[in-house]
Order: sequence, then structure tokens, then C-alpha cells
Amino acid sequence: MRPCQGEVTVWLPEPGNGEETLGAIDRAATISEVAALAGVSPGTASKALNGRGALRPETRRRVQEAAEQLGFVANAAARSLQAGRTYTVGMITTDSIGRFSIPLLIGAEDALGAGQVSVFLCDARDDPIREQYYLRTLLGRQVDGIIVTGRRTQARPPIGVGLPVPVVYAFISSTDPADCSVVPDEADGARRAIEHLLAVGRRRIAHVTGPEHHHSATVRAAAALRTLAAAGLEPAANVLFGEWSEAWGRQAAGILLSTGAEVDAVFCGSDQIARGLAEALQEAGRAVPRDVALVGFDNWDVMVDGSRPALTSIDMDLEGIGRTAAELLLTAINGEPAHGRHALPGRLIPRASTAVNPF
Amino acid sequence: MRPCQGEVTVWLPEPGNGEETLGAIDRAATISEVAALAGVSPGTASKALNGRGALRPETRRRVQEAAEQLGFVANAAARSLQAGRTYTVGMITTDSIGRFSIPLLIGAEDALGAGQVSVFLCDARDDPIREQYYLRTLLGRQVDGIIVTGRRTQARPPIGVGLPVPVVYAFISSTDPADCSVVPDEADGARRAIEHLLAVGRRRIAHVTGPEHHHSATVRAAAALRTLAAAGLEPAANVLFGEWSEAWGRQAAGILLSTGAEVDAVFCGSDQIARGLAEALQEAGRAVPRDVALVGFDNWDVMVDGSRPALTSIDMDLEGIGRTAAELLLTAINGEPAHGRHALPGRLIPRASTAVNPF
DNA sequence: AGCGTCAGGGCAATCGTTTTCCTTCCGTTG
DNA sequence: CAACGGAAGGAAAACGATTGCCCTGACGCT
Repeated sequence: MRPCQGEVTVWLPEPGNGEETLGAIDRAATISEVAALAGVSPGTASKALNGRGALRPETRRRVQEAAEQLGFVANAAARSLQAGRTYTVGMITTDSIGRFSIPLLIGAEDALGAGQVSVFLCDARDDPIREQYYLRTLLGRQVDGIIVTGRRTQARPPIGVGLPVPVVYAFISSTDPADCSVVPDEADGARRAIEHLLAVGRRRIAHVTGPEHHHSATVRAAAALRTLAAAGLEPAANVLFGEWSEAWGRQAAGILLSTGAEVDAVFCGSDQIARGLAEALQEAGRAVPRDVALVGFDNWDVMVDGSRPALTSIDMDLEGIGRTAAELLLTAINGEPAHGRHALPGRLIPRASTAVNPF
Repeated sequence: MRPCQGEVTVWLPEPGNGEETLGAIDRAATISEVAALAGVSPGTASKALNGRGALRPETRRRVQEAAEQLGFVANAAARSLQAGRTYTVGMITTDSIGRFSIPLLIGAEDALGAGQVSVFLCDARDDPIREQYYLRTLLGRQVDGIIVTGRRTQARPPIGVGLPVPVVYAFISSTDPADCSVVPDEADGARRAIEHLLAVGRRRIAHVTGPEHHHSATVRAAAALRTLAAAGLEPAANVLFGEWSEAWGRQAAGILLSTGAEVDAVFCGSDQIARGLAEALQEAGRAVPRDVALVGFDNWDVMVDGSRPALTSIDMDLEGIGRTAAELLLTAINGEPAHGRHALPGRLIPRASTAVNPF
């Protein structure tokens, strides 16, 4: 194996650097060594370190000092072999690790780290083979549970049936209603967007979003239309389906302007679309938010802050979804499995693109 | 523990769903059970499944079928207990998982996954306490090695001294030259940027970048100036240090224009800066790339593609850095530790912002 | 003084797999 | 026919931590 490809520059350390690292540990100490140093048996040492059994305080202290001195950390393999639990969960991102997976991952790691549980990360890259391979790997490592995440909210077939460990789906959901899924309430998010636009006085509202075959796009669009209808309004234009890109946002702006529809607000299916729309509208002489107010979706920092004006957006609270999924997984591991699809509400983050008084 | 906070909508599965999941596994099968089913001893079963020992082909097959039938996956805890290796490495991202960590992570996971090694992910969030906590956790889990990554290329103190397992730093580097670090060659990247601008005929080149106290900013700036000097040129303006944001890019455009410096190209310290600059320049009536050519840094897809025109940029090959770090770690685990700072070259990705003939 | 009680701590089994010896059986050869 | 050798597979130790059980003193009570 050639570790480095292409040109590589290497600075080697200067030789003859005589200082020895202090406290060097060649091999991790075992509890027997700790016990020997403390002058007790391994069993007693275990009790001392885990606060079990009946020990003289002085003995306990002696063992603890010995452990400290040797830098003892219990071998997790041995411990889990005997406990039957590994205090480890697997996290499979079915599509690549990306913008959506990360907050989920952080949220999950947050909730699990507090419970002394470590996370095995697996990136299946949209490949069912890799997915099953990782699943087997995780099962072989006797994880206590598995979190499955992905980039799209659309329901997917269960990753496995009759698995020996609990599984929770985060962001994506399983088609099997008996599985436990934690997803964003996208319809609720779309409702908040429309209601916010209504609240700031807009009445001629259009919706520009991603591909029609994309679950999120259709769910959000339907909810937006429902909310408008509930207010006795029609959309100012037909829903424009396209892609999740700035380029499509710019293009959509042209379409809206050319139809002559008197649009005073656009709810966009993503922040990227909104940003493209904002740019093109302003180039065409429409002021944002004065003439047209904009609401995005995702609350992606780099987009909402980079856009001018800054974008009002819907935050799906991905971190919260990851955290909730992890917490549900922990309770499932403790014997109380949850079922069904848990939809978490998002928040609307108001910014300049829907300001009432833009001065 | 309340798993869900805030409003939550739950759809429960319809009760009375009578179908039993097929092949349900309550408890993972052990090798003894496989052995019993195949009519051999556990030791023999182990040999059969691992291709060791002298066994009749027919016996081997019988064991394999039994394993298949029971869905046997070897208990990794037991295996690593006896092997002294866990086929697991830890990955500590010292600052939060972000845009830079992900490609590193993907690259590392790529190189390791192929070697049947799993990754423990830990996010220390810039907190030294968390960092040491995770380090202990990883050591307790007997990882075979540790990869340390971060968001900044600046050298950092070693995460620990005399650790019982090899450590490789990726993207960041360790201040201890005896440690192994894999970093992008930022100076080389800056050189490529300047040489590209020279190659497309620009001579009055400015540099706008991030904070002066930021290692990457100073390294890139120094290399840019050196490259210009080597071509017998002065920079068209003083290096402008600011922040890594679009807003700063826009502001810097104003500064450059107001000084009256006849700039025909700007090398930007990041794609965000370049995007802001592109916007502001064009609003001021300068065409990109006709009047001013732009080169960014990072090759961040959403920036280089969202910008108009699309940005030429320097790609640090983060994925390659992650992969190389992982490969070096694997060889270190196998007893051949590498030392020193390995700088990997980047690539310049040409796009419209430096096109010679923009028509 | 004798017995019971309990604190303190050692012993050994256990978890599941691998691996190092053995044992057994069969065929071959001197 | 005896001895040897190799093939096939079994028995058991080992990895390291935990834990239930047991042992040993010391102390108190009658």
C-alpha cells in the first residue's frame, strides 16, 4: 500500500531529539496489575473502582491511587463481553454524510455522549450493498442499537427485519409503521412560513420549490396551499417545481416576473432557491422585502446570511431530531421501545427578507 | 427522561398487525450453537469459519451452512479480547464537525472501511475537557489508533503523550515534530492560484483573505507574495486581511475600487470572500472575468457553483488528506509508524471566473 | 469461653472466540 | 506386522473484567 499519492513533502523531525516522553504507556494496564500494585486481588480491585462490594475506605483509596498511577482504563471489550452490553450504538447514514446528516449526528452524539455511549459511524453512500455490509458489521460489534439517517425525508424500506437490537430512523422514516422514526414536520414548517407571510401583510403569495418527485417538495407545497386556502386565498401563481439550486431560483424569478402575476411574497422550498430568487428579483428592479418578501427553508447559515437581504427561513431543528432519535433509542435499549412516526415541529427564524419596516 | 420536547405529533402503527417478522433474531447466535448444529466443537467451528486449521472440505461446508442458518456473526468483543486488537479507530474532531471535517471523515472512513476497520466518531467541540474525556473513552475501548482532525490547519499541542496507540493528525498538525500529521500544502495552493492568474495574462493581482491572526491566511498570503515576486511583480495592493465571509468580500471590493488601484485579478483566501467580491465588483460595473479575474480557495461546491460567474478555486483535496491519514495510521498500527508533517498538494479547478475568453 | 455475626476481601466462574496443543484414526512403509 | 506420519478434530487455556459465593478474622453477646 502506498499511503501517499501524488507529490508529497515531508518534514522529518530533527533526529537526536533526546527527550523521552514522560509517562509513556506501552501497553494499557490491566486490572490485575492495578490490583497487584494495590496489594489486593483483581476482584477486589474491580469492586473498589466500581463502588461495589464492602471495602474499607482505605483499601478503596489505595486501589484508586494505583489505577491512577498506571493510567488504568478498563478494557471495554472484556467488560462488554461479560455485561452483554457494549455501550455503543451504530449510526448509518444511508446517503453520504452531508449538510443534513451533520446536525443530526451532532444531536445524536450529544444525547448519547452524555450517557457514556459511543457512536460507530458508517456512511453507506446510497449503496444498498454497503448498507447491509455495515449492518452486519454493527451487529457483529454487538451495538446496543442503531440509528439510521439520510438526506431525504421520504420513507424508506426498513434496513432489516427482526434485528436483535432496536433501530430508530432519524430524518428519514421507515415504511414499516411499527418502526420508530423521528422526522421534521415539514407541513408544519410550510404552514408557519405562509402564516408568517400573511402576518406581515402579504396576500399574493407564490411557491417555488424543488423537484415534483421529491417528497419534501410535494409535502411542503401541499401544506402551503392548504394554509393559503384556510385564509381564503389562492396562490398568486402555480407552484413552480424545479430543483434545489440557486440557478433554479434565478430562473423561477424570471418566470414569475414574465407571467405578470402581481406577487408580493414567495415561499421557497429551500434557502438556495430563495437566494437565487432574491438576486434575480433585485436585478429586475424589485426590492426585497419591500416589493416581494421571501421565506426560505432549512435555515442554512451560509445561505441565509450570505443572501442579501438575510433570509427569513424555516429551521427544522435537525439537531433536535438527532437528539430525540438518540433518546428514543436509549429508552428502547432499556426495554421501552417506541413505535411510529414522531414529527418534530420546526421554527421560523425571521430575518430581513420579510421585515415589515425595512429601514 | 423526556425523549421529546415541545409539541410532537405521533402516528402509532395500527394495532392488530398480525404478521410476524420472519427470521426474527432475539439473541445473536454464538459459535458454540453453530458448532452444535454442525456437530463439531467450537474450536473446529472457529477454524472452519476463519479458513484455518486442517479440516475436511465437507466439514467446513457444514459449519458454514450452520452459521448461515443461524445468522451467526462473531462477537467482536470476544474476538478483540483475545486478539488484542479491536479493528476500530477513533476519530476526534477537536472543533465541531463541519464543512472541513466531513470530507476528511469520508476519506478516512473510505480507507479504513476497506480494511474492515470501523470508526468511532467523537466531537470535542473545541473543549479540551471533552477532548480528554473522549481520549480516555477511546483508549478504554482499546482502539487500534486515533485520528485527530480539526477545522484549522494551525499546529496544536499533541492530544496526549506516550499514548499506547498511534495517533495521526489530519488537516491540523501537532506541534511535536515526532507526531505524524497530514496537512494541505496551502502555500503550494496559493502558488498555483497566482501562477494560474499569471498564465491567463493578469499582472495586477491583489490578495484578499481572512484574519491576520489565522494561520491559513498568513501562509497563503506569504506564498502568494513570494510567487508574485518570483515573477518580478509587486501585488497590485496591500494584502487585505479581514474575515472568511461574503460580507468581507463585498467590503474588500469597495476598498480595492476606492484606492483606484488598477486591479485585473484578485486571489481570494476563501470561496466565500471571492463570491462576495464577485458580486460587489459586478455591481460596481466591473465585469468578471473580463475586467477582473477571481480565484477562490476551498473549492466549496455551493460557493463556486452558486457564484456568478462560477469560481475558479483551489481544492485542498480534503478527502485525500483523510484517506492518507487513515492509511498512515494503518501502517503505524502494523508497526511502521510515520513521523513528521506530510503536506499534500492541492489542485486548481478552473472555472469561468478566470476564463480567458468569456464568450 | 463459646457461638453468632458481619465486615473485608479472596476465589473462581463467566462471557465468546481463538489458538495451541493433543488425541485419534487411518494409511503407508520398512 | 509394527512403526511412523499425517489428517481431522477435540480439549482447554487464554484474553480482562465482573460478580456471586465463600472464607477468615474480629468483635459482641450470652
